[in-house]
Amino acid sequence: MLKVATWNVNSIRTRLSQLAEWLNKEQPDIVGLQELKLSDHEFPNEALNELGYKSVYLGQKSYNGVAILSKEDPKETITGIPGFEDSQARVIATTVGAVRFLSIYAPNGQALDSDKYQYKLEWFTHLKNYLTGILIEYPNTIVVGDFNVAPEDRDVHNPAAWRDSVLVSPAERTAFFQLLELGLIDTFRLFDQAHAAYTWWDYRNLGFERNHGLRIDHILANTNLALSCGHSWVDLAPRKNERPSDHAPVVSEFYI
DNA sequence: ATGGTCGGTAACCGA
Repeated sequence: MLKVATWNVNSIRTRLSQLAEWLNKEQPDIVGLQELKLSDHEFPNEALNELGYKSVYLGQKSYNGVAILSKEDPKETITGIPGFEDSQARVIATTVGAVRFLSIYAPNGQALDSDKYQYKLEWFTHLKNYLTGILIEYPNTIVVGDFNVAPEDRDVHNPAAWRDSVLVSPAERTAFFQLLELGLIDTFRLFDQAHAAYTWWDYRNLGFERNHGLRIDHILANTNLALSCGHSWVDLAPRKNERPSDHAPVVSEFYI
């Protein structure tokens, strides 16, 4: 059994005790983290080692930042998207056992008329090209993270209100589905799920209490590996903590 | 702090 997870922690410094508690309880084998919001030299490597996890990470002061934690030693780590110069820390890849594993943090995009939205779409094009090669090279690939895209209207609490806004716009959804067309599967949707299952809720306006959320954090697996996926779920418990991240973890289990 | 709440930063920006 291989248990993998993704969690946008929204500052690993602020969330470290919650992360530690969650790792101890859930014991995932591999975890992708996003929005570390600190520099590499501030990463809590020792604290995670004491919890039984090796780490690889690409930090950035204040913004972004991605990591992969694993019980087994990670090997052949690559940070960023090769060939794409980007000052923002959004992609890390490593090999754990037989699996090539990526933790990604897609740009938010801010608004459809923003330069950041154009950057988001360009970033997805570079990610797609990068993943094309990875899926040829590695027989087992898992791509997790905060994609900042709710793929379908059922992934949005109020599709009419969100229509044509960032995170749900047609161009963003097309960019997401182009990743799936490479041969990746959204493992969460392999299984029956509760109605209104989301992974992110705005801190404002009692978003979580009202379940005004979006499903924007995903665990994708290549087709062959997805055949061995036994279950996938959103773990709501950490979102109920005091001072929570605005995202909940997503977990998938593979029988390999 | 041009709505609401957080995070990091120390300028309000980003989400």
